[in-house]
Amino acid sequence: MIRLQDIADMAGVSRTTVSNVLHGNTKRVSQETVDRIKKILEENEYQPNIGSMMLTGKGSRIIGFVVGYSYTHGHSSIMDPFISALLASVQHEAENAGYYIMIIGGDEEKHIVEIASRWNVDGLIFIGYSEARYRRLRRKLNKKAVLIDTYTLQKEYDYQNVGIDDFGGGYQMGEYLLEMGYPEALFIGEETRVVINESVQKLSSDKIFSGLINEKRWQGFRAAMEKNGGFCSIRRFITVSQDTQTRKRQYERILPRLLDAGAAGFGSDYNAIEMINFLHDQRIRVPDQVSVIGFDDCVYAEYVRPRLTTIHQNVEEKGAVAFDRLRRMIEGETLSESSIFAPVKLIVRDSVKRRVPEK
Amino acid sequence: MIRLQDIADMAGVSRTTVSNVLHGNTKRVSQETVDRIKKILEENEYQPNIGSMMLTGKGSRIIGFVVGYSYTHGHSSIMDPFISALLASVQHEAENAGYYIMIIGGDEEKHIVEIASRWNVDGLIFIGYSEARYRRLRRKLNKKAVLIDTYTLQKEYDYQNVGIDDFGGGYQMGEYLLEMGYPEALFIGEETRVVINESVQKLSSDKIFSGLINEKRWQGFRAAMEKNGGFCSIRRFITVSQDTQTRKRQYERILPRLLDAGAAGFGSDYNAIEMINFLHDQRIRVPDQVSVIGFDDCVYAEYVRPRLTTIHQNVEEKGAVAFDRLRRMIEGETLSESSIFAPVKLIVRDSVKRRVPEK
DNA sequence: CTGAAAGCGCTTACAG
DNA sequence: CTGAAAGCGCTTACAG
Repeated sequence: MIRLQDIADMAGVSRTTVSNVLHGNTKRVSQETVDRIKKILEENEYQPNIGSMMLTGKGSRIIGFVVGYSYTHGHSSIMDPFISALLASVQHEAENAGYYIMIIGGDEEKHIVEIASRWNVDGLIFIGYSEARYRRLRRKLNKKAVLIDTYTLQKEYDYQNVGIDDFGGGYQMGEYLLEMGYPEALFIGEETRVVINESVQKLSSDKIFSGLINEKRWQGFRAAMEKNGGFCSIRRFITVSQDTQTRKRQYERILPRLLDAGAAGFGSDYNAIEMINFLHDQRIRVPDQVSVIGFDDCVYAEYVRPRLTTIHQNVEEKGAVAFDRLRRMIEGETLSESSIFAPVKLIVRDSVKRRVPEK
Repeated sequence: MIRLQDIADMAGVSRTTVSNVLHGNTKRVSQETVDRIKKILEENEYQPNIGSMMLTGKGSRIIGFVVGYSYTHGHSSIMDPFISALLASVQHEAENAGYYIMIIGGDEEKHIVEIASRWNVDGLIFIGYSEARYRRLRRKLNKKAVLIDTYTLQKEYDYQNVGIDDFGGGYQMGEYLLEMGYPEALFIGEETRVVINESVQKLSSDKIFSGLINEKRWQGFRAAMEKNGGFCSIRRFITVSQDTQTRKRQYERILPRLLDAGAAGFGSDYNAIEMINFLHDQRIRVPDQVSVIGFDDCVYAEYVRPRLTTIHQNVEEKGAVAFDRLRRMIEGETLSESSIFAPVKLIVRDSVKRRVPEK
């Protein structure tokens, strides 16, 4: 490993001078020296020792990737295709920009604060965090941050939100179902509860992550259903449990209504596919008897039969945008908007079928 | 952040003494002092500054998680359910043991060496690495390492292999198909080529990762097929391309043989499910016309219809074992075996049906 | 325009 | 049994 001293020796100057050109304090160094040193730096692909960087408070080039709940749909959240796709994208971008990703299991706030300060991370990416939860953390933690899919109420310039147009997605979903002949379609979303240690209660007053997202999607859905003077009762918004067993029982209970309505939009592809499977097991044909539409367009949407009609969001780009904004904040830029919402679009596949009017 | 000096002040001793009890150089310190210091250390939850640790060469508590190929089945490998499950498990264990996971995109060897030495990682976990590739890396890199699913020919005690009983899994697969009435069943595996920069060729002489694994699985499959004096031609081992389009065309070409044989075992759940979908699109019913059996029992095996009969491996445990062994090596233990192979077992679901003898 | 020196938080050989 | 001091690789206020 080549040190600052080595570079200084080669250039015949002191460490100070090399360090100065390294940090752009170049006004006090002759142009000639600057050029010479820069050349040597490049030739030797000089990389400062990380331990030293951390010790001198110059950052660490570590980005903490914080996952706000350990389990989704009963599996570790890193296995969630949405989160792993995001991680893959962020990791890819970070690597190209000379940053490094450290995964932080984010269930205990104390834990996150500890890791972030111990490692002196340059910034954090939060996924699945409510704003309230983040703000609580924020008090103890002074770091640049990007929240993914968290609706923020207050504008702040040291953190950012990167999300998608959930309302618009819900609207497209509703509009499409309406057009395909399902003015009574249901909207089914899974609740998200963040479990911190023993207590779920503590969070009950928070606007919960996915809860809020499904809320927005439902609002869009509803707006579309009502656009031609129709009425869409709140009773058509069904929240199902996070627990797989309970959820299955809920599906059973919903079934008659679903058959009646003929179609349902879902808050996620996961639940949509789960419903397709459930119906399959009940010998109910999708889309002949029931039409289903998902949300997210995860990898598996094309991988099931019937192929899932769904609202597409570009996860890869989301990860790239999140990282890019974080990097710019770390490097001292002041970003103009505090939130960005990427557009989404309907992808028509095979899980929705035009309703044939009954005779 | 509380420093060594602070602890020393509280205890009324020098940093040296605190450091000595911290590292167990306790013979030269009075028992009384040791106890007092330990108590203070605990009360204050003292954690050494990482920058300092790195600078003094005492390790970093970073484990590099190296993924040997950037893409599997056309997606970033972090999105592969097998790899993300592994990552989730390793991350979980590491966090509990006070280690931290840094993801390293492992396509360029130079890159890995650079990151590993720059961060002074304590150890590395390699997934999807051929032994030859690893050994090449090894020359430039003196780190403890665990290889996952890499068959090693030479015994060495500074790295370990954690794998599963691929042969046994193939055997169970073959045995089951035989018993269900398919003595002519095919075995279909996807080739794995690791692309480093431009050149695929360079690696052609290596025993490629998944190639070797499928080889073992096939050997088990074949052994089962031949157990009662039967004959299983090598022609029944079909290798399909890594490219999705090409693979689809290959499926089309294989189709007549498959219908004839009535069943196929696959090297992975991914390909098995893909085939089920392919058959579905051809209006061929699984398992009525063709039986299919997968390998790995990934999350989606239960999530498709028909539910996939497959060979189960415990990925979570694999991750835990891999981390545990690495940790023990890092902490100076000498492990007795250089490889361990976890058992696998057949999980019967709905994708294989007993063949009805023709009349 | 350039460099000597102090300091970041830790470890360790060595002196007392 | 305990501590002063040098050193790891870097940065930065300051002196020249």
